[in-house]
Amino acid sequence: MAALIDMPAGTEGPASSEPSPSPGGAMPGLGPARQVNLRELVYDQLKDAFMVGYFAPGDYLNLRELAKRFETSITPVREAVRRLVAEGALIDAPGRALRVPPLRRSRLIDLKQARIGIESMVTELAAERATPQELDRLEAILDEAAAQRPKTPIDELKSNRLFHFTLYSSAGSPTLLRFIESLWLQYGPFLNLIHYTIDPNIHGSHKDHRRIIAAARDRDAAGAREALVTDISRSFDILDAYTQKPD
Amino acid sequence: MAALIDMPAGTEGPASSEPSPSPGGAMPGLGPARQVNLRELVYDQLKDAFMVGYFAPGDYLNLRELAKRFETSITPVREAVRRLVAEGALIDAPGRALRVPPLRRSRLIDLKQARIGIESMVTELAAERATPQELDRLEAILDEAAAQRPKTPIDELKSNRLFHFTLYSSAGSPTLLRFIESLWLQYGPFLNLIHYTIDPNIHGSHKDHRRIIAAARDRDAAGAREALVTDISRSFDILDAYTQKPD
DNA sequence: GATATGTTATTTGTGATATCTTATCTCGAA
DNA sequence: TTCGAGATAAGATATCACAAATAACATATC
Repeated sequence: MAALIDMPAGTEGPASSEPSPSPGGAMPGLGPARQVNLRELVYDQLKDAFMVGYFAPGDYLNLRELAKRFETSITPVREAVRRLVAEGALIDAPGRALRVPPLRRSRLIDLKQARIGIESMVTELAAERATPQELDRLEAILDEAAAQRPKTPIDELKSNRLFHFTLYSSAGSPTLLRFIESLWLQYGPFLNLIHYTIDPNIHGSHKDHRRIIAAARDRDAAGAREALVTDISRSFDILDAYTQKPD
Repeated sequence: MAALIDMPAGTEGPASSEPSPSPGGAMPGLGPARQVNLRELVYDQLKDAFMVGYFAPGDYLNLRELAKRFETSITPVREAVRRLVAEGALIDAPGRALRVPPLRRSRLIDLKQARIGIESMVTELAAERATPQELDRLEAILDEAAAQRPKTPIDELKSNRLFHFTLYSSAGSPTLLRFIESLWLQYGPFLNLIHYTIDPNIHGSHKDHRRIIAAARDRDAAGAREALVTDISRSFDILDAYTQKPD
């Protein structure tokens, strides 16, 4: 297994985003200080690693090694990993091994079909339901991404992800949103193959995103869907060049 | 938590379906004796329990109690339960509790929408791709169910499930199939509410199933989709009467 | 001498158990 | 009636023990 990008565990305490109380003050705006557990911490970091293509298709994972990295026992790692298996991001390979699903063309096609099917459905819902404020927010995300400089491929990935999931949130379907998360998680390792590749189609992607917003403002669900399908198809076309082997 | 229907663990040994070798003989037809683990055993039983509506919305689960029932330590139970959480069949409730998602109308609507969206998509694929043999198999499942007597509500559920998943398998999309499994798992607890209710619409359901097969034989994807939507809508209509409380 | 085969050592996931932390409940004092 | 300390219960984590798989090594056979 390759070295992780950055998964230092244990540095961020629980409830680290809580504002510190003003001693003697009126203790303004304190929220619930919910406790997060190691399982979630480990899972979140692994999820992020998958989403940015840190792992490559076919990679093997090792519980004890991960536990060492996260500086926990293997128990939380095991549970995080089992969850990833449940979500399809990892598979149980022969010999009790844990493996990132290897690259197979049939799988790529299946994922593409599923992404188009579900995400276009959710995009239609979002186009019908998104409030003007939500659409403004989407616009702002694109503006911000366009202004960002210098922009790494990871930055590109992250703002792309932010745009899509903000859009999908407007559809108001937690169930479908969960499935889309799973799809992106499964899609992540393919990104590893095209990392550091300057993507000449990025600008087309931006145009598709603008088209989605414009269509949504017109409540043109079909138009939004069409733009999204174009967007997704583009990202798979790039991968297609890398998957010559049949099956 | 209510008493489980039947989850005796530990009675079936691994590789129990293997034929015993003839000593001194030619050792005919030995297959791989792969080992299943407790986690999967526990998960499978819990999944079945969910699918037949054994648990009710809002039920609380207890790891130690489950472990006692399955006659294992809590470790396999914990992992099986975590998987169910990942699949949306259980949620983490306040106070570290594990809970079957309580009945909320908004959730029912969301699930219905997701089921119709995904299952109709997969039905179209199946209608386009199913081989004549697969369609015959579907027909046989319906015939067998019709002949079965006496038929309990559980029998009804199981043959219904068999029909649908056999159909969906013909679509050839493991990714979408997984999502449908998750949807049925989430849907299961609602069945608990209508158990022992004689469902007057069952016969309509059979008609829809026949219509799906007929449409598939004609490669009429739209027709198959339509019949499926009718089928799913029917099952949710029954639940609708039970969910008067808003949100 | 090369290859096949049995044996041992090591790795790694799985399962069981002990301990820890936290949430909830209970009961008594103010 | 309210509040809080202690008790209790339950999930979370760490650790230990185990079994299966693989690899490394040795031995036998041709």
